[in-house]
Amino acid sequence: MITSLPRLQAEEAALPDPIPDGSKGRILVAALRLFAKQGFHGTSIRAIGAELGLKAGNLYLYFESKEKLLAELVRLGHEAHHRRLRRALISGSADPIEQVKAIVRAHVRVHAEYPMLAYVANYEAHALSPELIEPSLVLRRESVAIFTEVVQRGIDQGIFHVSSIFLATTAISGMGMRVASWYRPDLGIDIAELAETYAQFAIRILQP
Amino acid sequence: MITSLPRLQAEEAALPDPIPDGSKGRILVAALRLFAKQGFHGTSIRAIGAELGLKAGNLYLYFESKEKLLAELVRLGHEAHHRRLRRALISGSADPIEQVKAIVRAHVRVHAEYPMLAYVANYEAHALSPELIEPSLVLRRESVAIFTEVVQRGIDQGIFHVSSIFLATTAISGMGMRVASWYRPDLGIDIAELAETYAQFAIRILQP
DNA sequence: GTCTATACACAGATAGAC
DNA sequence: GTCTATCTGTGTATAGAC
Repeated sequence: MITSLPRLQAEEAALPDPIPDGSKGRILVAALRLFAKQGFHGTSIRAIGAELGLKAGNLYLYFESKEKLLAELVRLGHEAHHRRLRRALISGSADPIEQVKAIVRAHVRVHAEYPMLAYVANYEAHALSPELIEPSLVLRRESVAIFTEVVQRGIDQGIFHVSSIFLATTAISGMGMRVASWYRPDLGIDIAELAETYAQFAIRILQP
Repeated sequence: MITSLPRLQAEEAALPDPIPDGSKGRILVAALRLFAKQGFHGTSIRAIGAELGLKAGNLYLYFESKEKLLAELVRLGHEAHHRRLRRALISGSADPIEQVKAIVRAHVRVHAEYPMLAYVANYEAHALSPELIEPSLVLRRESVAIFTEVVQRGIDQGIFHVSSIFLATTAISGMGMRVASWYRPDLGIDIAELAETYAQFAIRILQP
């Protein structure tokens, strides 16, 4: 019997390479796990230190504030997401169907491989001041634009048919984002197959 | 230029009828808005009171703790969701296609009409103790079962074709849940049309 | 019903010893 | 590098006056 409603199922805090060396990297990983499971405001500096056997004060040798620590995680998350989308776009074909599939695969993969990072980047960024969130917003706007433009090309070529490009892209990106909440390795679901299935769903939505 | 990454776009805190009379109802609405925008741990009792021109201590005349206040909101959210799904199921036809459409419409509608309530029910419930979350978990398990069974019937009848019923239902429910994050009335999107569009997307996913 | 006052715990952050 | 100690603010919650 489940007796709680966790924000996400993942248990392991994963960061994309290269993880900063030494204590800084270890602090990032510990903070990521706690921020993802309990939220930024629900996590104390003391709790992060305790995960590493450190007292609270030590963390200030590596991060000047708790908020800067969160900002770095949010930035890493948005960078990883944007990098994957970019790579999917440039390595693919000119066919809108293949482009959408490549982008959705990348979108889903990053949410399954780094669920905690995706979760924190998406749902804890609200705790950041405008200056600290701005670099991530730039990446986010571009990621949204990538999705939209690829779908638009398919529409222009008469390959896709949707009543609203906005509703289609929110649906497609939304189902991928949700993966961060439910994915866990022990479900026995291969990430490549998951990504392929969701890419197929996206095409079905766009090309009835 | 956007300078923050809000958890959701909605500005108004809406609760389904009947909203409790008097101060209790007003406290619920104020807490809902703040919990949705800033999170449970990011919201103080003082801040909730300030929204209503009340001092912190007054709230304890209506709720015995901040956690019980959250618990009531989470329960109201799960009840509204479950009630809508149930109603959609019993009022529909026996055709799996019509059943899925009815359930997805209801699912999407409740996320668009009560985005803050849906958001808090889904993403802040982790802050509740096992005893306080349990009533909502019962409803949640049943809502998941409704989705799954309706899709399964369509598969059994040879109407739907998906490689994994789990991946299909997570995709369909996930795109609906995401609506709570982006929907706002001034987008000019009619909720009925939104629900209809997403219901169509669900069918496209299930019936290629 | 609403206030002031307050108890008590814990938060983020800093200073300086070892 | 890690510690103890501490500053200062804020948190939840309660008691009792008006």
